[in-house]
Amino acid sequence: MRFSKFGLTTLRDMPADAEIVSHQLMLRAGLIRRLGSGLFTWMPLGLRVVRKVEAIVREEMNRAGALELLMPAVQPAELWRESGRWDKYGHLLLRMQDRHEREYCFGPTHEEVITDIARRELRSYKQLPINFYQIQTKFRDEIRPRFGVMRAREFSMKDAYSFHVDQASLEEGYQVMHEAYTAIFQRLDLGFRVVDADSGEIGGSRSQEFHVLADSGEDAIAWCDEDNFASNVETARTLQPDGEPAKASLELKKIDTPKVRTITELTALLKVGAEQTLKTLIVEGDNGPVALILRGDHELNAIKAGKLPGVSQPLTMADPASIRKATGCNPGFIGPIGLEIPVFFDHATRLMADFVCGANEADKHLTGVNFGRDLDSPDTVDIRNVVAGDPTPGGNGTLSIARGIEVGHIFQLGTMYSEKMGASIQDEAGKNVTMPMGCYGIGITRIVGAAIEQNHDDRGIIWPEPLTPFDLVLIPINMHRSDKLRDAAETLYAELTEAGLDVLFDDRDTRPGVKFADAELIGIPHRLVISERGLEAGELEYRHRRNDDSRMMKRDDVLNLLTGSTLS
RNA sequence: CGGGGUGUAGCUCAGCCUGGUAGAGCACUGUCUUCGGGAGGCAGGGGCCGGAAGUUCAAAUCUUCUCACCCCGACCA
Repeated sequence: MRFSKFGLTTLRDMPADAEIVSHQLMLRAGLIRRLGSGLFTWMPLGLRVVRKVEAIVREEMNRAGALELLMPAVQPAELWRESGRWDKYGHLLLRMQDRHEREYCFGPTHEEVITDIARRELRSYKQLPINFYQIQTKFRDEIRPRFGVMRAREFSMKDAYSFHVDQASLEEGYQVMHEAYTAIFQRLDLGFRVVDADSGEIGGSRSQEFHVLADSGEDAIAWCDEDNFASNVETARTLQPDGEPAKASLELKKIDTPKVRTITELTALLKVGAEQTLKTLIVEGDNGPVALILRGDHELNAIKAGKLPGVSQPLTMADPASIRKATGCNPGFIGPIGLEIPVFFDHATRLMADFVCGANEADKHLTGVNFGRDLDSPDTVDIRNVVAGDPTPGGNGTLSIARGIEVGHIFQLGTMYSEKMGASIQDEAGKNVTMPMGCYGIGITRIVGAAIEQNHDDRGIIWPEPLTPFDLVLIPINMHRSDKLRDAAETLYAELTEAGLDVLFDDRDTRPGVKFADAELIGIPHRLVISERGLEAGELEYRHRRNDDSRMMKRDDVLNLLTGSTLS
């Protein structure tokens, strides 16, 4: 491709409303342009990368025996009513009507459609297991689209759905997808980690996420190599600590703490660590408010807490009015002593002694509080997020926390859709069975953003070779003033292309510095400079995007190097 | 949804407070010089100042309404 014919405009200034590097670089390098909130056009350069991702995903899915199909992006409401999600899916669902006022949605996912296909097409266990996939545009009306292509509303996703005779077959199919996904992310050359994930409202089902590791990731991952453990912090369990609390050494005292409403303010006033305090959160329950009690420095885990008996799901914080009604005082001064509502203590509170908590009285806190003496030692539950240093659930190591971008999710759905929508087949015994299902997603466009988050420097993108829009960029120096150089450059361009390389030939009549800067911004891994001075010596200048220095090479050596490295 | 902010040239922004009829840098066109790390000169093209209504002799500027976009929050006890 000739740069002059590629319609590429790079931006020197950073676009004002891009917060994270990948978004900034994608705009500056001309990969994408924004159309509206959470809506992006993939420009020719960016689309090349998308196509690379798609190709790898397709190859590995096909290799794993999955069958590609393409379902409509627009789906009739009736299907969603059948599954019960028309009302449940909420605001994420973009709803619309046609001229007859029939209702539709723009598909955020395709379980309903595929289950409809399955119940029509599949009759016999002999057709199973079967795995259908597609690469489709989805729309989810995110509360707050941001981070460019990473949390867009319209995006491209590979989604696959498998159907089985029984649970054993589902587990096998799931394992096959686990392996296919691992192969995909390895081939994409991205640093990633597989973690256990929340299985949502369908209990017992297995679910794992694939995360590209990056500091800007929206998800926190807890992991421990010694214990071979990795989980989204949403689901990582905490253990009840062994041992007994330390002996009480302080008197119980009620102190004035006017206007102290947060743990931060409390610790600043009392000069104690947050781990010496208790915080009491009031959430909505099935029969009125429920209190959840955590150590001051810990965070509530809404998913775990939502599963407690009597607690409303999804977890909802009680409003101030009902808190006052239930506890007799305002948020900020609530504590466990004398509370009349159901109370759950987190495991980590069990060993606390001489701690601080709210007094259930305006502008007062209690200090020197101890279990056994001032209140009963509680049974404790797991309701907080794990933190770095916590023991692993297996108990053989300690957890580290990393940040990741969720790019893949595999899930044993079970029969929740096939049951509701009547997708069944006859088994070997001639008996009707509802098919257990699996579903498996990969965020195609999100991967592009994630790859940049993981691979860039202050000059621009550094494409992993499997994703790069061009294998190499060919930069002639002052070609427009030397016919000899022009001929040599044109010949070389033809040769490289002939050798099967995807070459970006920067034939623009512009200064070398501009070409270098653009080449680095758009992140092409290999750079070849051809100049008069090198021409005389019969040499070309080669440099890799990750290296700061270049070397002079003979044309044949360059060809060998490049064809070798792209084949490997 | 709540709070905050911003809409002026393709991009980044100034001008607005204190109304007088629109600017800079980058990008773009032509031209000359320059030519191995985002060159310089000269000459150009491009904006009904997000939209509507109002105040005024006069509105990018003041007022009201509206639309769009962005940020923060929705773990706070």
